[in-house]
Amino acid sequence: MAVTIYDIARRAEVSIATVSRVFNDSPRVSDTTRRRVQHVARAMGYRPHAMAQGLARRSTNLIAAVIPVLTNYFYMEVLRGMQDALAASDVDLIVYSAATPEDVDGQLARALQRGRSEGVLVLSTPLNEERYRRLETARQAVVLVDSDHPDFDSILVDNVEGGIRATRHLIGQGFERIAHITVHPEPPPARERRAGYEQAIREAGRLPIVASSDRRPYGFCEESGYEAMRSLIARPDRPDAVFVASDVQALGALCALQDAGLSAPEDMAIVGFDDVKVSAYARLTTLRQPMYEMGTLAVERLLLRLSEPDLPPQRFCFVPELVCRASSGALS
Amino acid sequence: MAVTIYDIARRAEVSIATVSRVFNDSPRVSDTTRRRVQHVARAMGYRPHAMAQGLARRSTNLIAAVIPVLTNYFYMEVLRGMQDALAASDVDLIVYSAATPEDVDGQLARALQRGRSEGVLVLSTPLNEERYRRLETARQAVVLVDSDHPDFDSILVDNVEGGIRATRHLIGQGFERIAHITVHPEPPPARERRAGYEQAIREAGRLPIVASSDRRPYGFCEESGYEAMRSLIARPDRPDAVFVASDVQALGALCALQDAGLSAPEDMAIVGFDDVKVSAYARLTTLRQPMYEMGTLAVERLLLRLSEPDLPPQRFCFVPELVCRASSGALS
DNA sequence: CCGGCTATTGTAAGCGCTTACACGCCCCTG
DNA sequence: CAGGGGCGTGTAAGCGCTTACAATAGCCGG
Repeated sequence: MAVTIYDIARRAEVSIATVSRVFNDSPRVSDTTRRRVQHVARAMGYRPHAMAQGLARRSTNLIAAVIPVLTNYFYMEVLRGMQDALAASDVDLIVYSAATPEDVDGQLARALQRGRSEGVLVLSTPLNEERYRRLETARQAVVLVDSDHPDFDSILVDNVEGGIRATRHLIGQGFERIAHITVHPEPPPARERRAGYEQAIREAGRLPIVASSDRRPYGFCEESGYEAMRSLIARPDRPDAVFVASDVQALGALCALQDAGLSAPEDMAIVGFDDVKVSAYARLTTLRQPMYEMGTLAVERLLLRLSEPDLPPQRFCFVPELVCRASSGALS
Repeated sequence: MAVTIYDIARRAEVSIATVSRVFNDSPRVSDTTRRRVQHVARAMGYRPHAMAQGLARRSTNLIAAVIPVLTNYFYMEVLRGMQDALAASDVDLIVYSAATPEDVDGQLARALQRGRSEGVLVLSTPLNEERYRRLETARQAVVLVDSDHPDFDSILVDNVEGGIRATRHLIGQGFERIAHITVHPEPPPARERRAGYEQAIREAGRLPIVASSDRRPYGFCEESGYEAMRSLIARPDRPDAVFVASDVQALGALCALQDAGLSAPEDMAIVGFDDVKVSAYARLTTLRQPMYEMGTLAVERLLLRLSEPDLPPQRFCFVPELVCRASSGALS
């Protein structure tokens, strides 16, 4: 059996209350006693029992993150931000990751059902009625990342604006037929990016050209970009530039170009979205989402909400920034 | 306040013991009572209090994973395997990720100190004396991934064999001056891969050429591969092939080649190590580590060890497999 | 020298749950 | 018809910790 405060109390010849006070930094302990207890505790290798503390304090010091498709670089980076924001606090993070977007409900249920955590970070999960109710009744603090809802704190990126900027950049570079590659099951962020694209294209008096590839369950992947690009290449009126809904797709698209004996930006310029790490090495022009910052902000907000539950829900919106690289012809 | 078994007991007119039995699937409850309790519980939205359960059962149903450099694709994939292996059980996973390799000790301490988890998965963390003692005294089940120690379960890849295979492949492709790119703070896996390279090179009666780039704190990154490749390119006796210690470095190396107006495999063939997702799209020949499987196995082993603590420590070793792509000239 | 104040410590009542044990009750056997 | 054995249920004692409250001791001024 592990060492408990009873063991320490006995050895240090004090009561368990005093031992507890020492570990809770209560001022109501004399210095000599404090030192004695600390000494004994160290000698015995005492480690507070998190469950017992949680029960007595009525707080678990645990939060959860529900993440779809863990291997997407975007989530990793967000997760890294979360972890770093948590480093200073003594709150730990349970990660629930869905194998597929459909599984997200299972993981959400799991995270909430357990009743382990006091708060939950929900990533890229648009709230339908059922999810909303689930979150509402769970009585946990909630922060939404990459999706939003008026009743919860939300942290997002202005995808429409991103789409506009990407498209305007290509227009400004002098490209004529600018296409867009989206994903087939089209989640809100993709829809918004497309909306931005279409708006900018129309403003320029042109017609949108949209391609995608049905890639269930999860479209933000290399394969999907590869296939969509192939379909664009095959068109009689082949575009000379394309704005792709995400960097990983753009990487697949670049690969498709190469396989077709074409290259970017000469034969087709490419702009992605996300700015994942490898994009710099693929020379991919893209719109940077502050993934890491979104993660830290999400955690900070959640921690704040834990201490002040009555905070009105707030919406934090980052604006994605254009990162110019060779793939759009911006740099020779 | 949340609903407790007392509330349910009162409403269902039974004792708390019976309520508890219902939720623990004890056979010693009559069907009618069981149904009544379940009905009441559902109506009241009861959710067992994980901390209280943990305390009473003396088990937390939590395990921890200590991960250095979360954003490395390798860990992502391992983590995904872990999550999937956990999906069926009702054990949850706390993730502690280090911002830098040095920080790993802090996270390890944190994971063990908390005393929340009953077991810990330690990734890519060679055990020195201090870490060993820490793990030993923590009385937690331990599984090491990508490092090993005779006293703990270990899951690894035969890096030496991987290095040999990579090198022999390049030799078999007919390349003459085959170099190796390693990382500067050289962790055991990198050392082993280099050892495999050197062994295969010597067997072929040639001299090793090793390059690296000091990239603290963490060498497995694009930058490090980029810089090392530049140094190779600059050599008077420029190699015609290179085995790179990891895929991400290899991607950086490919980029350096390109920037120098060279290309793979014509000017220099490249073989990586890992087989991360984008490698397929970079046409990178590599040695595949079964990352996902390593993750699932690690969790399975940890869960097994939780139920049978006296299992002798075991060492699981995968053999990396060559995946041929264009970068080594294997496919035109 | 006493009442009262402060500083320190102890006592004990939870936190919400599990579970050993006890208790009735019913049915069966001898 | 007594005694034994199941079965279903209740009682109560923890699990290891926090914390309100009580208690004690030492100190002060009056």
